[in-house]
Amino acid sequence: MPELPEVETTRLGLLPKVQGGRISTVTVRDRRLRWPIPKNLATQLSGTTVFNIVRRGKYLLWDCRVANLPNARRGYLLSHMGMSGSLRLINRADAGQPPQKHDHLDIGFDNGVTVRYTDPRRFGAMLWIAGAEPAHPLLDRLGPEPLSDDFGGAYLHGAANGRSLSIKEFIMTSQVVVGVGNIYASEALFHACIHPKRLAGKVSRARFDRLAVAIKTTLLKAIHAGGSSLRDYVAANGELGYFQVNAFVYDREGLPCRACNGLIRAIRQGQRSTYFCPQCQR
DNA sequence: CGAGAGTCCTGAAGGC
DNA sequence: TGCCTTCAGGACTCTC
Repeated sequence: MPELPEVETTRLGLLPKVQGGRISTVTVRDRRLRWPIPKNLATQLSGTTVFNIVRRGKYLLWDCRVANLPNARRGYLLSHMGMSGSLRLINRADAGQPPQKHDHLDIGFDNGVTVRYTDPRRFGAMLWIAGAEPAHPLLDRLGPEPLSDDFGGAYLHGAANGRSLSIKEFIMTSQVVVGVGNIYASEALFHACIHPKRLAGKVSRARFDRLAVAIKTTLLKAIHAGGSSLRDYVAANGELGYFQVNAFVYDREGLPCRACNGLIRAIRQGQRSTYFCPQCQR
């Protein structure tokens, strides 16, 4: 279940192995993802060199060019891992093994590296953006990156003006800020001591300052935890990240709060589970 | 425009 | 043991 830290960890794990690499083979086994994998994806990718992979929210943009010339063929692979997707490196030996049920896409490089996309629930995406600019409707209305300097209490306070949805749903809206999923939303609100049902438009500037810091800190901690297990990620299964991070509230209904010993509660907000400490969060 | 519900999908977990 | 139902998740898309 990749959230922003898992996507960033994936990017950091892939980049050293594929940057500068030339794509030689693209194997599509099942086009059915969130949107179908375009029929021309293999043709477009084949023969290109991956110059870079950048992250925007939970999307990865693979900068693919045939040559470093102004008018050379160029485009971007736009990938998203949905909730059950993983991109992982497999070696030559494993690439020869029969693919598993949900191994939908392989990208093979000249240097022997293969990147395999696996996604049991098929909520992910693999799309092609032609041209020199990574422009796509899916990216048009995204809010700021939570780890950028653009993102802080002042921004959140302004964006929340007049909004009547809950603070938890507010920070999970990608037009407000990208990359804050269900788990980290609960965790960040706990660290900022804000009750998840409080209305976004009624949260004070001072509390938004604390919330912005909590979001940044929570995400950075998870990225660092993921980074520490990059070796495992490269080696095998691609599962890492917040599983190794001790949650303070998420999935801890009925367990004692790590701060006050009170009991963690679970509620539903917008068809999503929310966990919080009624004593610590007001 | 905003808010809220519906939707895609599979596998795990729980009930009987 | 083996159905059946429910739930989980990201985030787009539809309805009001």
